[in-house]
Amino acid sequence: MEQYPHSTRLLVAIDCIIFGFDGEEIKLLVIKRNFEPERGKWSLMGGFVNTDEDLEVGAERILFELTGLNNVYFEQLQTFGKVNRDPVERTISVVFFALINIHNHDEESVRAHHAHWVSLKNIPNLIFDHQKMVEIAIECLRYKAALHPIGFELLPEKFTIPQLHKLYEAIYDMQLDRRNFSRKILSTGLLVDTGEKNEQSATKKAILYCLNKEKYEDKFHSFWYFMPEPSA
Amino acid sequence: MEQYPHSTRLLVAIDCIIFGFDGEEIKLLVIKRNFEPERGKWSLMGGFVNTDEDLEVGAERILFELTGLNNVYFEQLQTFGKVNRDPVERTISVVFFALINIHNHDEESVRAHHAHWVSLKNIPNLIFDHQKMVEIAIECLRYKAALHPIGFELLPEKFTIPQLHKLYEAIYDMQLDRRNFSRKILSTGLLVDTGEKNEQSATKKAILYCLNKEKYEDKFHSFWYFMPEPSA
DNA sequence: TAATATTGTGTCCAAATGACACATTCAAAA
DNA sequence: TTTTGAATGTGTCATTTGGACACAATATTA
Repeated sequence: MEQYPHSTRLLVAIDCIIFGFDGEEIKLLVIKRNFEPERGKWSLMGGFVNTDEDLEVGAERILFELTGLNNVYFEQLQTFGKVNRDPVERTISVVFFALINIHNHDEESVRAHHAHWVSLKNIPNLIFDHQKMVEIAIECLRYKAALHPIGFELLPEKFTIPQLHKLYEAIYDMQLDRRNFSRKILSTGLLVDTGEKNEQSATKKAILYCLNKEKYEDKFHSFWYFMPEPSA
Repeated sequence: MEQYPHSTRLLVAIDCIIFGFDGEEIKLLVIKRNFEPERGKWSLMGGFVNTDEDLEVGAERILFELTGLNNVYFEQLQTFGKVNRDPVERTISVVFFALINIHNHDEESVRAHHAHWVSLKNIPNLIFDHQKMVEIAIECLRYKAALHPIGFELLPEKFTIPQLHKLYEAIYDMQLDRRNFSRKILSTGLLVDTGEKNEQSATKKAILYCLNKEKYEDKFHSFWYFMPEPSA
């Protein structure tokens, strides 16, 4: 089967960065490795690419294995290929990052993998170059969330503006004026008032919104700031 | 040496998307393959990753091989891994995109590789999934150029505002008001008047600017639009 | 009923943006 | 030498957006 004879074949892995939002802060799902090398240490969820499997399919498989979820938002982040990143054997790692609703995952399989949600402000030491991967993923999340409405992937289908506000404050780790934020979000036309209110609240109940699917699709790929809007 | 016994090793290639700007439009550097498969067809410049070589080093090697240039701006774009993307044998391709000053490359080695600069509006059929790679690279260029001052990588060290203006019009394939553009660019403080003028011009000679290196480094990573500037 | 925390909406002013006009500079034609 | 035309530099003006901040409405609990 080897038809490019003079080239070396390498191990190709997939690692997944999984973000969730618990209402207060962004969390990262990490596992405790139960295999060598580095057994017992913290790590990202990963696996090797199967021979007959596209990269994205592999990522879906691995995401499903840990969270029990299909159809979650994910995208390719970057590929890590330093020669000695895996001390056992040279391994290229294609890294994906996923955004999930933290309350939807399958607790069973999370327990089975000894996985834990950790705060971004308190990430344990991770094996290999996984620390760097997470750093880059956070940067990417901030980057994309500023330009595209991906934040919603971290919230339940119905959500309030205060929830959204806390989410963005968590993503950027900074305070955002509540009133200006509200005005800006509403002006996008992405939010639809469901007529319901958040009954959980102990004080004034906030309006529950859902996404305007159409505008969401539209805006997803065109959220420029530098270039003038393609108005006409 | 194979210490993860049950996993398959795959070929890992690197492909390079090389953009240049000829003063009128953005061009892509493609080669005519002189090896099988698909000999004689148009393709991106690429190669296989060497066993002892980081991905970025491999990209630099391949960029140098074709252009004779070192220290050019490049970054990882994405990794393509569809099972059948290479009909000969499954090959993962890590794609990089580079921005170079079109007048600086080594004409010798470009000729030796049967390489040509083609207009983005007239890209020939490319092998495998290279077409898709280019599409994504153009999107990425537009994305990044809107947020970070990377356009300058395509221009000579000294350049005029009209040149810059034409560059951005070319990147986005749209008309931009000359006067508003000028105001906006100048307001960034990135441009330094060299005191010289463009002697080439047949009409009024435009001021030659160069980059303010310090501000360039600063602004490079912080060009947000959604989030308020970290003012204090 | 009052106190408290949270949520929704608005105002104000400064800064940025899009649309557009005019004066200046240079080479080549008249 | 003067005129012409194309390209360049700078400015104006009305509108929109953005940041800072105030106040009223809602719901629970004391």
